[in-house]
Amino acid sequence: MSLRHAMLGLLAVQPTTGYDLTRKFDNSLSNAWHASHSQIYPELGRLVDEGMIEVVAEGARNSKTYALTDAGRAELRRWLVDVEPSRQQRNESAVRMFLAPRLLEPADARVALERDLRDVLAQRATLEEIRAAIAEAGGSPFEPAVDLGLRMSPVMEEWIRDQLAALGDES
Amino acid sequence: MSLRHAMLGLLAVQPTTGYDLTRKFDNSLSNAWHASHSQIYPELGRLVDEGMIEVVAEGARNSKTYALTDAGRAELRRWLVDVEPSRQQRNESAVRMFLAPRLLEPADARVALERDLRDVLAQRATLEEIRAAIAEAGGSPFEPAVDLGLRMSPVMEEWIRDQLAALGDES
DNA sequence: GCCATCATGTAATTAGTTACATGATTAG
DNA sequence: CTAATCATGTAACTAATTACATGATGGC
Repeated sequence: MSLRHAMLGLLAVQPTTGYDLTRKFDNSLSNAWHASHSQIYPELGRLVDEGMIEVVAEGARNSKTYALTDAGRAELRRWLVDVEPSRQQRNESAVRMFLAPRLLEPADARVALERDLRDVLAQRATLEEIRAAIAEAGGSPFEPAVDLGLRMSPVMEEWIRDQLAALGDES
Repeated sequence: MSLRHAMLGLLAVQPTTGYDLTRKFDNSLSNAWHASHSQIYPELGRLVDEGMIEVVAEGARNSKTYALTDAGRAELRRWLVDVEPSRQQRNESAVRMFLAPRLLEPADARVALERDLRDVLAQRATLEEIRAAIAEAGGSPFEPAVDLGLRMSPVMEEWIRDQLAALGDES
């Protein structure tokens, strides 16, 4: 269950509301883990019940700011240091990128790969915006996650371009 | 639901048993999607019910070989060409790799990152073995998925080494 | 006053994991 | 003859998605 530990990690960096957690999963953490608000709010409730986090402030619009407790910090450290990581991943884009050139006629494959390429470039642009925003705000501990995504992006781009080139050779 | 389309994709390349599908998810497809046999067998049943695949041979040890039907091929093409891809991904290693250097004391962070590094190198070795086995067997359509993983691996390695170097600077 | 966005939640369904269970075949 | 691997399945549980639902605040 990485959701819980990703949440603990985000809250360890800085006390945050459920709403802001949701945005962080969508922005700086988008390369690593996806989670929607309907998963985040119930998990916040469970973490409170288990004493891992607590409400440290209530603000406008019924917002609640959560922070780690000592138990939460201990659990997070335990997970990072003691637990064997699982290498499993799920990446729908990768499935598509590898099936399209194998299975489709060249014309269809080109359509699919060009869309994948646009996607990769769009995502890179998004990450660069996020990085710029972070830099303007004086840097933040989330920058490295964005950086990792930005390093992966050219590899994906090159891979897709190679597949497109191989299609061209066949026609 | 990418599981279903990944399975259709694998069966489109070559008729296969449930057991062999499971191994392909563990080997050539390990960078893209994870699925265990307890998910694969029920899904095979559903795909048969829906007319997407059919049993084309029964072999030793009660094994059943499945192949795509025309409906299955159409569904696969539809998914690859017409459906907007979802960029969501879940990668536990990435979560750990980005939290460890931000949140742990340098000594703990070094332990966690060095384990991540060993993992990356071990996975690369596995992928290289798979690629060698495929090459020996005269090539296969699954080689590109392995190739994509092998291209990503050095980026991960460099990222971890940079994090370790940054830790060193602080101490 | 109203629209966009902030902000939080729940219900129903589907996807995925872990554990249990069993039998066939082959190599040594 | 027995241990490893091939091969398939189900049951109970947990995680995640999709859809529904509601209210607060600020800017125009």
